[in-house]
Amino acid sequence: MRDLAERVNLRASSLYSHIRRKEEILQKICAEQDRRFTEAMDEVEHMECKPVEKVRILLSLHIRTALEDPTSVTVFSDEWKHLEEPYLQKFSERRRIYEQRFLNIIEEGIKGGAFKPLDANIILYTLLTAIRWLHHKQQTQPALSGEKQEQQIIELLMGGLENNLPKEGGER
Amino acid sequence: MRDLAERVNLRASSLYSHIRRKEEILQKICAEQDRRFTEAMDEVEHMECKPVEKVRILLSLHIRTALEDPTSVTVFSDEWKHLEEPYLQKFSERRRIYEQRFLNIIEEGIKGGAFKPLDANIILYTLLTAIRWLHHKQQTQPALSGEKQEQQIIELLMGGLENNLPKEGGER
DNA sequence: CCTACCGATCGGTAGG
DNA sequence: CCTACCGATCGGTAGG
Repeated sequence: MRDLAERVNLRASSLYSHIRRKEEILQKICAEQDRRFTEAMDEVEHMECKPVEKVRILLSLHIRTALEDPTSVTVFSDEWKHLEEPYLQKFSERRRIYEQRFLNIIEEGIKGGAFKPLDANIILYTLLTAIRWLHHKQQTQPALSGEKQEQQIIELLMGGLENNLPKEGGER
Repeated sequence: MRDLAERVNLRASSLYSHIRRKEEILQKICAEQDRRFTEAMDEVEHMECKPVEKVRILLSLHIRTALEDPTSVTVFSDEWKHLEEPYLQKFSERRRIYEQRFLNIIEEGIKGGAFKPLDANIILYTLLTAIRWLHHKQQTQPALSGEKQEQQIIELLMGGLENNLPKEGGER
């Protein structure tokens, strides 16, 4: 709180005119990011497109959010575990629901033969975790634009996810 | 330190018969993991095999380490940033060297046409970060064996990395 | 390895 | 929004 106060040219105690407790800051950031991703998931679920396109849209959102708001994403990704009860439980549950909805899309893609027949949980966590470096690497100014970075990460991840085999044939 | 002491049935002050400072624990774990990965890199560099095989071996090591020693990997992956100077600088430099050696292998694969022509830094960080969920998800007992998990993650990641286009031809 | 501490720091409050 | 604090906790030491 002392560090935070210094950044806004106040005394630490003065922060408490704006917030009630330190925990409140953590809660607000987590809740806001949760809302952001949940709303996107609502939209994606109602879209009439293939699983491959839905995953692509969700990945794109995660990547763009990490590039645009790295601080909030750091809190949402790494610091949420410091939430106090009962918020920790509530947040974990909301996270679980989001992941389950994402899993459903992945399962749909596997059943339809668009995705490789891998374990959906492994796919989900690998995809979501694969971009966790973005919000940390903001200090070194990027050689590539955010758009290029997004494009390349998606190509790398979707390339591994999509099934290259012919629909009804054997191997090779 | 109080929590740690409780886990080994001691008083916090008694820990200081075994270590000099709290920081020492962090340093030792970071140094040990650094040595482990550096030694593996030494071996891999001297192997006579293609880049695709080298990346596969390194990924396999990272995955197996995360499964076998999740606590150390958590420290090495997430907690190293709390090292004090001058250890923080030293460690960052050793990390940078390891990453550079990994980058060289990736660049070699791109030049040889085995890997997609993406930015090598993006590939490196995406691959290394993609498995960061493994050491956190140890509580839920796994539906899949460690071997199966390793195999599937590697298939997912290498599938996106490898170039599927014919060597000299156009697209499709 | 324990008891008995200590100085520093932390989140937070009282009162203006 | 500030000054002046407070109780709790932290890493660590003295001395046995």
